[in-house]
Amino acid sequence: MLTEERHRLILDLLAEKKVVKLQELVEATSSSESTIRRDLSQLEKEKKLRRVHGGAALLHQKREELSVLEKSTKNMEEKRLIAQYAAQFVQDGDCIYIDAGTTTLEMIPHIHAKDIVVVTNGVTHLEALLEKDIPTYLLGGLIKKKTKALIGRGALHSLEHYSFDKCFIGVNGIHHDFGYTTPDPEEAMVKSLALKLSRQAYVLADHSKMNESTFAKIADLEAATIITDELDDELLALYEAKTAIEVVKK
Amino acid sequence: MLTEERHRLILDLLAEKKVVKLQELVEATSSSESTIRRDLSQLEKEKKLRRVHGGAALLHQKREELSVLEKSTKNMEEKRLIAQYAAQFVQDGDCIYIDAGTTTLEMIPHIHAKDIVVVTNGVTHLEALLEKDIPTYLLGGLIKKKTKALIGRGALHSLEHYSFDKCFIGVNGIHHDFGYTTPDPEEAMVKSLALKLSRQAYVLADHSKMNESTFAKIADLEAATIITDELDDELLALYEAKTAIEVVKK
DNA sequence: TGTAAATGAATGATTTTGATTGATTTTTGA
DNA sequence: TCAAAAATCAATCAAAATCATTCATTTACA
Repeated sequence: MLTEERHRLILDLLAEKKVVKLQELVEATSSSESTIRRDLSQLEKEKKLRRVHGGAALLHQKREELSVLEKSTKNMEEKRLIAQYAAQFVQDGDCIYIDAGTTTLEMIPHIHAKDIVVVTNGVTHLEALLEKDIPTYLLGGLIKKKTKALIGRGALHSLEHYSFDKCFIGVNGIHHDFGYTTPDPEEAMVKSLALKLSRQAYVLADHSKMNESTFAKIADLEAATIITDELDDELLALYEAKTAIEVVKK
Repeated sequence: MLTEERHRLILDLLAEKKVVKLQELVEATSSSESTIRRDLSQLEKEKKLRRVHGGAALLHQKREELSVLEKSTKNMEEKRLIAQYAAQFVQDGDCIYIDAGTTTLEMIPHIHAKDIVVVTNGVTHLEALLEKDIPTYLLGGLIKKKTKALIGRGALHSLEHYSFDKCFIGVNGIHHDFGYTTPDPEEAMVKSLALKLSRQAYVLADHSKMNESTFAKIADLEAATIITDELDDELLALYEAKTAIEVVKK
């Protein structure tokens, strides 16, 4: 039996069973233990499978790639400062939209306004919001597994029934020419619509997002006030020509 | 049996039952007590489960000691049985609605159908659904703090955009004259609309709900198939005259 | 035919396993 | 409530299974 044949057979068996014993493979291929071991070593090096004691297993997806938990350790302090600053803009009686994301999530504990109503597409925000006894509306729609954000047609439909005093949006890129951007077009549409439905809009982004642009455009710079944590004077002037910008001092 | 296989099996069993006894695992895997203990130690270190005296439990489960293992499983046993039975009705390719509530939540780990899509108004269901990689849509609307269910105008609006092969509804009362009832009128409206939008409807309720009625009516008995855990023959005949009823055997 | 690659058997090292021990925790029953 | 009994536990150890490595032999192919 050819090496390539064996490799194919091994991977097929693995795909079917998720775990295979070395002895099973010896039988299935009528080759020696040594050969199978060599095969497994090679296939492991090629990242086609994962060796385990006694055989091999599928290399199942490394759970949460950049899940909320992992992300939350990144630039956390800056994000907290930005969030705290943004929370000031919420005033008594406001009806606001809070976008899904780690920065906007940080806002919630810092909101002290009374009698507000919050609408959000971030399932992760719920716990913090209910903890503070804030009446909360969730958008409908498809749940994005990685970020637990609500997106898609359903989210847009739900949004259409509301309008807001203020909205707070997280973005992945702020760029003088390309405006506000985020990687997922579905999310971009939700953010974009929320902006349109708000009397006043705020975009939250730490300095790593400045002068960056990603795939899907949300809106032009003019559409919102930027809140960020750090910006040299040259860039500040550039952006100030287009829209209001708040730089949080450390 | 390979270590990998055992670990998978242990976690699967745990996901279904929430608590497992060490002896059950010994039987299920046909390995020795020592081996299972080692497995549990390792899985605990990996934060995949929590060891309790006599076995293991899910992580996010409330802190309750071994007594949980005996008693809590007893209290929840009926609901779990009903849920497990109901989960059988979900078939490959189905698009289903799962109502908020503890009994319906129990269904999720027992669903084995492929390529299904789930719509729900229960925020608590999300974790279990995403864990199983089931594409999930959430209704919009107001969050009810106590139960984390989505209700109100927004929820009804969201629902209108869907239709289902099957729906699984929890109720607080089933009564020959008053039909299906639940205490909160807002929730009743959501349940009622979900029923109307389904080709086939199932109502899940343990025996304590039989012959009871509460404030808000959801629908007449005819509107759904009842799944319950215990019913004397006299009552069974009474209900069978009106609708299909499945009694789960212990 | 000659050469390089692949194979299989043998070696000793490493890992996993199940049984046993005595310690600890929980349950039982007075 | 308490103490004895039962169940469960962690730790240890030897046997079994699996491992990486080496080396002689076979196979593939120019």
